Amino acid sequence: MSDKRINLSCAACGSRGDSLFGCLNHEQLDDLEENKSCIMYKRAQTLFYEGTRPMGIYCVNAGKVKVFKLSSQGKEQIVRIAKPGDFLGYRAILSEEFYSASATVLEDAVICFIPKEDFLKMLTTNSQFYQNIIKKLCKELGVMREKIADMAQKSVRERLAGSLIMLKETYGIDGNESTLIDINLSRDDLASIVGTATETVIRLLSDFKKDGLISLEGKKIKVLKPRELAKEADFYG
Amino acid sequence: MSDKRINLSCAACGSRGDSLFGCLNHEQLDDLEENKSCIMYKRAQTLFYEGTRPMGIYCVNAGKVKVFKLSSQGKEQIVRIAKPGDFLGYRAILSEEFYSASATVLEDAVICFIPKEDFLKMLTTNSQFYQNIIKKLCKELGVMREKIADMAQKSVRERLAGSLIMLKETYGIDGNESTLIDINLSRDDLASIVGTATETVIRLLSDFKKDGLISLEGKKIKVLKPRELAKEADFYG
DNA sequence: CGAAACCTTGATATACTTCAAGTTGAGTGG
DNA sequence: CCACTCAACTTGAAGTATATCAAGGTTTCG
Repeated sequence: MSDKRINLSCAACGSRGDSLFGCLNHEQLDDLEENKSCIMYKRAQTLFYEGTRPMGIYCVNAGKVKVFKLSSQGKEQIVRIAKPGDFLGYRAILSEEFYSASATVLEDAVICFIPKEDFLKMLTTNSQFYQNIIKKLCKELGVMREKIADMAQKSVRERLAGSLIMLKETYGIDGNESTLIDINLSRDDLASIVGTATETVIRLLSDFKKDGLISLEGKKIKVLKPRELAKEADFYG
Repeated sequence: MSDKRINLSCAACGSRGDSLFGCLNHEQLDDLEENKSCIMYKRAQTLFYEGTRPMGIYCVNAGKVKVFKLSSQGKEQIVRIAKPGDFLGYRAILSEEFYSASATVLEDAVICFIPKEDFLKMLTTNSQFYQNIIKKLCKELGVMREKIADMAQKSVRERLAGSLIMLKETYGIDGNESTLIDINLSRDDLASIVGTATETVIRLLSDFKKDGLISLEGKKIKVLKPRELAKEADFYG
């Protein structure tokens, strides 16, 4: 593990700007450095497991991480995908609970770990930080509600279309007349974002392709007609 | 509306103890009184509508309120049921968004309204209050994740069993060898908690009844065998 | 008392899951 | 660098849980 350790200063971190740490001053950033450790992770490595005790927060500098819960039959349900600038594990710290989900690296990543105590100290010394976190939590809660309603009321087809739109917004790389969804997701992963069986995802993707809404480049997906895809997702009604 | 106005002091409020306001001192409670208004609501009255701008927070003193989102086809999805001591609308205030859901009274209620400004002032003057809110938000987020995973991975039968257990925990009145779920929920409401069709709820309830897990007293439900019901909900795996 | 809202049961339709088998692709070691 | 292997992907066929539609019964409330 020690060879995977690298040095990264928060002050110079390109991901800090739009992160929760955006409001910290020099002194506070220095405090963070003290006990921080930055580590490189390969795809498929797991940061933490559901049900274990959180020791600190993870700060994604590079790469992508899936956050998921396991059902009793061992099926994954992805609840979130973290990208550079995102934090992992602060929910469990702040609610003083065990992790409610597991986190596994999707694409090779650089992730910093900040011990619980340092993170909590930051809270008491910076009220702007408090506000940032509360706002973030409230927004996330709104998104979760949306998701619950979608799960209950939309068909798998609509949810898949919606997930593709969402992935496009976040990971899309615009090209000629199309947008590549640039994230290393297996069909299994996609199925567990949508909440369905892998085979169903594959069948629906080939439907969308047949209708000219998307194209498939290897396992990656290109969105050709975002507006029509959004219509499939029932974004209008 | 003016005849429905009543006087209630926060200091003497029986619901305050376990609420977010539990940590406020006398002075702060007095501040709250100033612009507070307490109103009686009848069943089916709506407190606020999804998509509108929040003007303050609602504090439930008595009664029950359902919080729900509407699909494009006008179908309800209940995301939460608020009971005495619960707050409504603070999520939208804190995230500075419009309401993400609507709130309608299920059982005749007494609800106090506190203007946004007073609520926010409370935040800046009491850091314990901050902590309470953050903790509450984080716990709620954990519950929401659980719900999303359930929606994706469990059958309607399992979800209904789970919802009955949950309702029993919160609204149960213990009797001889059984627990009455004491809340005025229509079959429609129950269906929109579970996320299914009304007819399906009715059929599954009669299944559970046939199996001796529950009994039906009018539209109210008595739980006879909570452990077996929990097994139906796949709480063990 | 009458109308409206709610509840219940039955019959039918279908979206989705599951199981099975074959194909492709990525990574590894000889 | 090729071949081997295992995992991921894909297609097909069959089964099922649940939605939808329809119609009759019951409660509630003005």
